[in-house]
Amino acid sequence: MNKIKERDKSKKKDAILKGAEDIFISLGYELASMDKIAEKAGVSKRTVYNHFGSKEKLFEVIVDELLAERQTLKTIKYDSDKTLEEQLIAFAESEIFLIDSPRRLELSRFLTITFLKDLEYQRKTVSKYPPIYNMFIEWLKEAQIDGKIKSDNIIITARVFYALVIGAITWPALFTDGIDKQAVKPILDEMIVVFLARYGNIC
Amino acid sequence: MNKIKERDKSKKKDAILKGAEDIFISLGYELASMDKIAEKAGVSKRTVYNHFGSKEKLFEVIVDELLAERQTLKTIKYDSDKTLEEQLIAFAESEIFLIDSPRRLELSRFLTITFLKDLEYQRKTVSKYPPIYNMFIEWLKEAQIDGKIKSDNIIITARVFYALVIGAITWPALFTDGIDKQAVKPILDEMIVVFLARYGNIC
DNA sequence: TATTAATTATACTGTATAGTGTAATTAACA
DNA sequence: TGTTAATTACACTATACAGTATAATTAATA
Repeated sequence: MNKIKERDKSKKKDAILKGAEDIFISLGYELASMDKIAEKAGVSKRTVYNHFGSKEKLFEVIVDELLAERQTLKTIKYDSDKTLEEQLIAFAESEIFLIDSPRRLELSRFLTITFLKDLEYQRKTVSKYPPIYNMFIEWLKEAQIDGKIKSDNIIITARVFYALVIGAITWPALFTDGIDKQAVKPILDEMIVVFLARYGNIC
Repeated sequence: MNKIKERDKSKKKDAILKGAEDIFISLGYELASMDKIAEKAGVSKRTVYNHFGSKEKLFEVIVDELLAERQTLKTIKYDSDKTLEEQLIAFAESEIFLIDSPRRLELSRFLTITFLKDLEYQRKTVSKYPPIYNMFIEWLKEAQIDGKIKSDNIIITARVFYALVIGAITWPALFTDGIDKQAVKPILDEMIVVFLARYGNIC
């Protein structure tokens, strides 16, 4: 009997979250103002403060939400019936996905800036989510058992793979107007060749 | 006979540049204020405005200066008497140098943030300086002529090398409290092995 | 339809900031 | 030592912003 009368607050709340997301991503924390956010959300400033206590609090909710959204990665399990190439490409593509559309690229830039500005915040926030390459390390172990990969340090091998993907694709994309799928293809293929030249068990 | 009486302005100007550098790097553009800069430089705010017309102008001068300072890279020429390994390490080290001290690491973060926030500004500013890997491309060409490197696409080969260095060393360093020289050594060595496994002309 | 919680409009406080105006002060030079 | 350009102290304008107070309004429920 605690609930007496309650209007549906979620509509306004969602509008605020959406508006704040837009404003924060496009302007950054400092240049974003609560007035602009309220206007973008089509809501009074007072309502913004009623839902989220402060600018800082709202920002944290947004970042948390964006990270959770990004983190919905599909699991990739080692499959001896598939070629190494196609499985490695699947891992690479889940990284490429993060910079694949203008919106996601913008988001990647925003998160990069946010975390570079406050490393403590980065550690605190990101530690909630399992790093992507934990899954890759598992994959490597199984591929090694299956005799398809040779490596005496799985951790470093995983790091090499992600270095190739991030260094050759993610990082350049952050500083340009998105990636050209067509142009990425040969580079991605070459990454796989480089990786397998060292760790593929061919000889 | 144009010069009548002129006090030495360079002392104050240098102090302002030094103070502004500190403030901009540690607080970022938005949170840096002209009052803080003036105080840090031990100079009146009016003097700051007399030397540099506006906050934006001052910022641009600082960024320009920092980039020029970073850009004093020693030339590395192909030398058939040296091993490929040691020459590749020399290229890698010139990248590692940029994140090698707390100060330079902080600077790298600052420049990364600055450029991610304004890609147009990045293009305009960075185009003044020759990219590091132009030199590496020349090196690759000569190594190939010398029969030590095999590659049918020098551009992609260069990109692979810098992907390895940036992806495995620079990028992780930006998000941690600097690099441990000791810990980087085995990773760097492995990068070279990976690179040569694909492009070294051994077989 | 009456009730009531959510929302709005509006005005406000307090603070920070970029940039300016100006008269007084300082320090180098002749 | 007198001249003069550089510098300072200080007051000021205009603007933007985070956050609050409150009375009026809206809309869902009972």
